[in-house]
Order: sequence, then structure tokens, then C-alpha cells
Amino acid sequence: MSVTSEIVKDFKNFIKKKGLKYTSEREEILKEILKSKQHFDVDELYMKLRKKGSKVSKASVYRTIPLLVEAGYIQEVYKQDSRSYYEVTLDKLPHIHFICIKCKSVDEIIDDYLAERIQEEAKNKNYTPLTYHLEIFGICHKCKKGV
Amino acid sequence: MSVTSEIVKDFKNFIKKKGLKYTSEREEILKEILKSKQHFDVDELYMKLRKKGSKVSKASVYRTIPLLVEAGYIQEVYKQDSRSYYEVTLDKLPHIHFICIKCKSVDEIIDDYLAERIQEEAKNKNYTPLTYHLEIFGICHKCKKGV
DNA sequence: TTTAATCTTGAGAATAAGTTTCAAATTAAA
DNA sequence: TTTAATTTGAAACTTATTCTCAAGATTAAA
Ligand SMILES: [Mn+2]
Ligand SMILES: [Mn+2]
Ligand SMILES: [Zn+2]
Ligand SMILES: [Zn+2]
Repeated sequence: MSVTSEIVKDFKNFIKKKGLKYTSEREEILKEILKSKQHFDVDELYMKLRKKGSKVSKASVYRTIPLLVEAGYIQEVYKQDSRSYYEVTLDKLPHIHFICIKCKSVDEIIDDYLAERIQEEAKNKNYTPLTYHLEIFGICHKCKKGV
Repeated sequence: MSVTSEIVKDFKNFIKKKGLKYTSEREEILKEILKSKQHFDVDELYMKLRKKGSKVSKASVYRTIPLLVEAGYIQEVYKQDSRSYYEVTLDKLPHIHFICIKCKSVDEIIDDYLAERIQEEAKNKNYTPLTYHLEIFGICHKCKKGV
């Protein structure tokens, strides 16, 4: 069984356990998201679905995202220009996002040690950490060179 | 000379150097911000000014904030519910903000080592870091105990 | 199956932070 | 002063996200 259909089955279970109804819209949205290999926002996702001929409304996309976050398949990873960006978080720990303030490009940096230390800091302060956002704002290599 | 009037003088200089005009509105806003000991958002700041009898408009508050960020007196430190929060950054390095997803309280955690490592990570990747946001989302001690 | 209760949907209205517009007021240099 | 350039307040605008509600879909029971 493919990873995707495994997740779809899991999601159906999750929905049922919550006493909600499993709909084709919810499944369509999940499947489309699982195809994304990068960060995405609601508009991008919605446009992809429409192009494929899907009839889901933007409202349903907005309504499904919190469910997928709760189920643990995606996470909000940063906000830019008052828009939220998400990414699939299968086996993926939170990580650093470097955001270039000139070209708005976003790059990922993984640092396991840093991730661990962040967890520790929360625990030291008697907090129960769930997730985190670490965004470094600056100038990327290309913009520095004036490309 | 007080720290505040020193900064006010500096700010006047900064404004002049940019070829802009030094106005009472800009000074009022700066002075009010310097009084804040915690994180603030535009609405809070605007309300404080109005209560004091100030006639500044919200538009001017929105227009002055980027100048104060550029001058280095304040920084945007996190976003919550589609609102930006700022704080005075006199001698204050960026630091960790722990945000309780239940009570929405925000706590600060300082970790110089972490701060240094974040800078290094950016440089390793050939980025010029300017600032960063590190927000840990979780449950605070009080909320865990059900207070 | 049918039924019936409950939930979800799409469409569009509503909300609200932040930005823009523009005429009137203010600044600052001469 | 005079004058050119900038800034202001008020209100209109923009835009992501949320809300509303009637119509349609799902589910468990009959
Ligand atoms: Mn990422
Ligand atoms: Mn802080
Ligand atoms: Zn760049
Ligand atoms: Zn709390």
C-alpha cells in the first residue's frame, strides 16, 4: 500500500474518531497537499485543485487545513505578507526558515542540535512545547551579489 | 540627560539624515513606545496615545513604526491572530518567545548560545542575517495545571 | 433501502489589519 | 516671510481569513 493511501486511511479514521463526516472534499484536499514537495499557501493549493477540475471551494480548503494540522500531516511554518504558509510534516522536524527580505525566497536549514536545544529551553521553563517557528530574516547570497 | 531624551535626539538626527521632516507626531509616538516595558501592538499603542489626549491618527502610528524599526529602536517580535507585535530593543538581542496556545500568554527566554548558533547557521549558508523570530508554541505551566 | 438527524458544502457577506489616497496643514530652507 | 516638499488625518481601499445560511451529503438506525 502506498504511503499516500495509508495516510488517507488514517485521516478517515481520524475524522471518524472526532465524530465528523468523511467527505470527498476533505479527501481531495489532503491528497493534493500530500503531492506538494514545498511550502504552500491556501491560494496556491486552491488554484492547483481548480486546475485539476476540482470543484472544492476556498472555504472548504480553509476549513480542512486546521483538521490536517490537528491530525499532524501538515504544519503552519511561517507567515509572510499576512499570509500563512504550510508544509507537509511527515517525519520532518520543525526546522529553520531563512527568508530573504529582498526577493522573498525561503530556504530551509536543518540543525538537529538547534532543534534539540529549543526543546530543552521550553522544558527548562516548565513549558510543554508542541512546535516552533524559527525564521531568520536577512539577505540571500543572490540578492547580495545583485543578481 | 535621560536615556529617553538621548534617543529622541538620535531619532531627530536619523529623520533629518533621511531628508524627512521631524514632526511632533513622530516624537509623540516614539516617546510613548519607549515607555512600554512589554510587547505591544498598534492598537494598544494607539489607544494609550488617545487616552493621554494625543490627536495622532492610527495611520501615523502605522507610518512611524517602520521608521523606528529602521532606526533600530524597536523590532517586530512575533505575529499572533494576524496582528504584529513589537518591542523596544535597546541593548536587547532577539530572543525566544514562548507562546501558550491556550491562554495566549507570551514569555521570553534568553539563550545567548542559541542566539549565536542561529547567526552561525545563517552565515554557513551564505546569508546575511539581520534578525530572527523564534517562537515556541505550546502549553504553559498554568494552563497545564488547569488554572 | 428509506428515514432522519447531523454535518458539510459553496457562495457570498462580513471582519479586521494594514495600506493608500488626497486635500489641508506643517516643516524647513532661503 | 515665501515657497517647495513632506506629513497629516480621515476615509476609502485591499486582502486573507472567518462567518452565515440554505441546499446537499453522510451516517446510523429503522
Ligand atoms: Mn520548511
Ligand atoms: Mn520579547
Ligand atoms: Zn534574495
Ligand atoms: Zn497558558
